[in-house]
Amino acid sequence: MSSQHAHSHDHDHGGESWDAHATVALARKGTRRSSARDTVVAALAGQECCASAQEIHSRLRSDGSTIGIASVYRTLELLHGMGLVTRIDTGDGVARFEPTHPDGAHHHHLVCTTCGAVEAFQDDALEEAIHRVADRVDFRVDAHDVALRGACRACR
Amino acid sequence: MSSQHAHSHDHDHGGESWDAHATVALARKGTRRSSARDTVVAALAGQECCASAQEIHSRLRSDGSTIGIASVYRTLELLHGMGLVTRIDTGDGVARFEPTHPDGAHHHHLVCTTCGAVEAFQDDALEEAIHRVADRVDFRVDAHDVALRGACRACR
DNA sequence: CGCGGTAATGATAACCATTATCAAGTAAAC
DNA sequence: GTTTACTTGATAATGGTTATCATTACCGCG
Repeated sequence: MSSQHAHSHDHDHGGESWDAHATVALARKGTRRSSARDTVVAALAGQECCASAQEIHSRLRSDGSTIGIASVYRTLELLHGMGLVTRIDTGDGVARFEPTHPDGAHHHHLVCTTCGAVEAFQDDALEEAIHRVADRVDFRVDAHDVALRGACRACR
Repeated sequence: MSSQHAHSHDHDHGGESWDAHATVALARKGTRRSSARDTVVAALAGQECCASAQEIHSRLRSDGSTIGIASVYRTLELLHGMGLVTRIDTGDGVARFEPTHPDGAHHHHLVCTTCGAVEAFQDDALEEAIHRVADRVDFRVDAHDVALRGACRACR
């Protein structure tokens, strides 16, 4: 489905890995250590782009974990509340999640309305334009997301 | 809930009204005339910003209509498939809809993550940036949407 | 004008992602 | 080791959306 090349154990985007960043943040928050949470954090760290809770759950189960779906949702909600994961709605009624990189780097998504594939893109001019809008409106903007919908190369 | 000021019967944004535009498009498509569809089209034409299917349904029922919820969903899906309405996902698991204006003018949304309020904004530089991205990627982009999330004036 | 074919309707059941519940398990403090 | 209360996983409940289906109503045709 998604074009994961290698399931790298961590992506070092220059600075510290998200995995370490998240672990530290959780410890600082005072949460108790638990294998379910560790498992979800590891799964997120090893994913190239966004994934749904159910996708994460079934991937973990097929890797031998006995984690329950509720724990996946709980962990994602916790991490999302801490700003460690970004939630993406592609419009198909399923929420998708991906790690928020500590250096602020992020991307947006191209969604194929035919096959449902999701690809990522990154664009500085777009970010710039969004920040200008955020400054201008009477609203405290904490996050933003952009989705471009259409047909991917294969479906076109 | 949302801050609708005036429920104008139609918005003439310079050119023809969306109402007329939609009616013509439906006739051209060869759909049979029906009161349920007319009712939903009228409801959409008279709304300032986006509304959920359930909101539209209960508004119509309280106005005396006997329309069923299924017909609201069906009509919205039909109009969406024809490009006459835009679907917006604010991230709360509820799809919202608003008319797509024939002149191409459109806006994006500010979503308050505290109270759920949705406001609209419009920005030419942002549109420009998005079009440039659309030209650059290996993807046929048909539509786009942007959501800025945070806290509205009241919740801040 | 009435008839027939069939699109459209509205009530309701089914679906499915997500959330809440709760008894059992377990990490950390003492 | 014991206690405390945070976590867990199974499962029930929730709620938006979609599918089903018998009935209704639009519209071309005779």
